[in-house]
Amino acid sequence: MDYVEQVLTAVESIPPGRACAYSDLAELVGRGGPRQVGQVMARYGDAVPWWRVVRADGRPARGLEEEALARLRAEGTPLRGDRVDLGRARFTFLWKGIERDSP
DNA sequence: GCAATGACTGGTA
DNA sequence: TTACCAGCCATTG
Repeated sequence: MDYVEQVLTAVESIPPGRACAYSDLAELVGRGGPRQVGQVMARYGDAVPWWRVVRADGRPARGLEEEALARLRAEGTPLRGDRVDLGRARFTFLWKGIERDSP
């Protein structure tokens, strides 16, 4: 399974009204770091709910803040001003449907 | 094969 | 609260 595919699958599994940080996804796929996740999103993000992926401080991706905020509001994601309230919105990946490279 | 590039992070000021 | 900085690592040229 490609790194890209892992990241995209992870993003797709974030439920509406929730969000998570790049670092969370990076840890989940168990490979690379937040920046690698960002690279994947920059290339293939348009195929997944990218607005549910935000920075660790709760701010959406660079240059897409307005777009992301609008979508997040529409989904009822907990926001605190112009940032996602990760304290409440953070999605804890308890999933069992995703394969990891090495447990 | 090496150097540059990021939709980033966490610490410190 | 924001600003700056060193570290990060798969992908790209």
